[in-house]
Amino acid sequence: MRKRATAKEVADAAGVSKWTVIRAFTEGASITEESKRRVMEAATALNYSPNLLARSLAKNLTHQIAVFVDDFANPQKLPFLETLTERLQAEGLVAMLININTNFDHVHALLNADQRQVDAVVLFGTAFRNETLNDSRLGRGAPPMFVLARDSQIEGVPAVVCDAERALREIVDHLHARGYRRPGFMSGASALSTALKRRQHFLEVWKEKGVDTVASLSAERYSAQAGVAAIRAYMESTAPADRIDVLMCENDILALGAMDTLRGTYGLRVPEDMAVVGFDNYELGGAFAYGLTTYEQPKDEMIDVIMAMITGRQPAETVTLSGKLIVRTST
Amino acid sequence: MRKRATAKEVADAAGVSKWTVIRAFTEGASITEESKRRVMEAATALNYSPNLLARSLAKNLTHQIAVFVDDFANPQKLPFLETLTERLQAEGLVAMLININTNFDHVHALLNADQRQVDAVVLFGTAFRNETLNDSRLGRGAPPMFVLARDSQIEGVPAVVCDAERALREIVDHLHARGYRRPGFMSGASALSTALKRRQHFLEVWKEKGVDTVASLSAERYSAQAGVAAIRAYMESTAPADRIDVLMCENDILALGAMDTLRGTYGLRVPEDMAVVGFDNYELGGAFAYGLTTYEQPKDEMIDVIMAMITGRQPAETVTLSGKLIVRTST
DNA sequence: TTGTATGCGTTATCAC
DNA sequence: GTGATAACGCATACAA
Repeated sequence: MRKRATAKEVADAAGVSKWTVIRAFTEGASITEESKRRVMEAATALNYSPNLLARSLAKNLTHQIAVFVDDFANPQKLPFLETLTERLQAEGLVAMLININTNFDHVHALLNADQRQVDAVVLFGTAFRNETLNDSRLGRGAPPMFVLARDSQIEGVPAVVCDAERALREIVDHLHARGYRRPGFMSGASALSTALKRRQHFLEVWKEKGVDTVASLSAERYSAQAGVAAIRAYMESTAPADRIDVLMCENDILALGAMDTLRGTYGLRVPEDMAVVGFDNYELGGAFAYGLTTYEQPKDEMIDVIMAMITGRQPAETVTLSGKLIVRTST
Repeated sequence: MRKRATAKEVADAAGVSKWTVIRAFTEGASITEESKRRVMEAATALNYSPNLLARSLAKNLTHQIAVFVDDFANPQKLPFLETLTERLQAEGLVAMLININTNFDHVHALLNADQRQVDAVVLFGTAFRNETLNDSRLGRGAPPMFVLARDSQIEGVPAVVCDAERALREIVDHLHARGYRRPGFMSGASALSTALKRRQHFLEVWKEKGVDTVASLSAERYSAQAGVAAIRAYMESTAPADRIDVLMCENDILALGAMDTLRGTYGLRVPEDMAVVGFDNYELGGAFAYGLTTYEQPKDEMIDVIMAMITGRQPAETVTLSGKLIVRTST
């Protein structure tokens, strides 16, 4: 590996001690202008810059935040990641992107993140059960954790979420006002689905309106293909007369797959034959081809809040924010 | 910050020296079964696990790879990131996701990555000019770099790319065979666009076929909205009789935005009135609503190669791989 | 303001 | 096989 200049070398070149070099690179340290100038000169000549690794070890602060993601099929992850990384970097932090999958589960990821001494862990759209924390390999050695964009379900771990109850109430109110009475709900991967509580609130609000029956569709993942498969299974097993008149999907990418299949494979019109609703407000849902009615999560505010918790400006307590209903032509 | 157990503490508890503890956690170190057992026992009791930060400092190896990304609008980034992180983690590496933007340019990012002692930098879909490396703050202190999914343009920095010449030849051959003769090309953000060379080869191959005129459309970014704006500008400034009969877009997300606008805003049929081609094979392009003809990059192979270079199994030399033409209904 | 000693938790190298 | 010493590069506390 290449050799980098060290504070000691700069010190020798500048004719001072290495501690003076450190001071020159420390904000607000007591050092004379003259010393600083000479140090900086030598530093530039030797192309020196402080070793953040050594600093992290000494200060017990890495300024690294692990971000766990287990679902890369949902394009909505991208704008969240963009804003999150940007905000982290603005605070001098950096994101370690951890892919949670069958070869690298939460226990491995947490153990690894902890060994790397990350300052915090953001569970972005993913989480695990309380028991996972009791895994023998983990002990109590977990860094501060925060759940983003889903419920926590982990004791003592706060979450920053969009208010699902309010969101689903707005959606169902809208659907009911439009005259739909035979709703169906398509959920995605089961683990996440229950945590989002979208289905639960969907059922509740319909019930309040006197509609007790909600058809249940389930996709295996959160991808367009999974949405296609789920709507196919439903259509093949349901007689036309028994079909729902509005389908709510747990997120936009499922909804786009479903809507596409309804029109392309079954020749249905949306919304005349069946209305479709999504969740997330993914850019393409707004395209002419879809005109998907959806619900937008308050991304920027959510990330504001989680940043405030990470940096300690705000207490680590679950925060629920309100989003916005986006009505388009699919309903 | 919480206190973690150290090797010294485990050593005291186990009645050995701290070096024996280290050995117990070192693969293939010479240590007796008995010692190892006692150490492991104490380690479990104290919930000890090695501090990777200290290890990195001592070994001058962080097992961290910085991944630079400057375009989060293209959903195609997601599957690449998924595979890349998965492959990195399989090798014991981890990705530092760096968002390159106006507040955090390449120089800042490189400096930061270098200070954090990353083992390598992957420029994913982004790069900079040779001169950037000569920035005074940088010097020659840059870690090994690799460019993924675009040309390098940086001296000594290898790239792993999809063969643009071959790709565009296949595409134009296909379009020509279908009878199109008035092509247009929509490019995205200029910096990246020239590096991809898609436009260049598009023009060349048409020229070979005797078509010298290719209309030029340019989007400001790689997003559906930018595609919408670009096709609008073209349509508003071009008389119907002068219009192209086929539009090639630099990537799928631009193509989807453009196709959507052609149909929704201008009532054109695709491909009858104007055919559309994209690049990337983004999942939704294959939806019934679009049926976008496109070109698939060999994602897995590209990442295989870049992993081999990062780990040193393969020399750091530019590699060009072939992708696959996907013909659908939009042409 | 500046220099000294010590510590952060590990690894490498050498005696024993 | 095990323990000891030095080193990784910087930070903190204290002395000068």
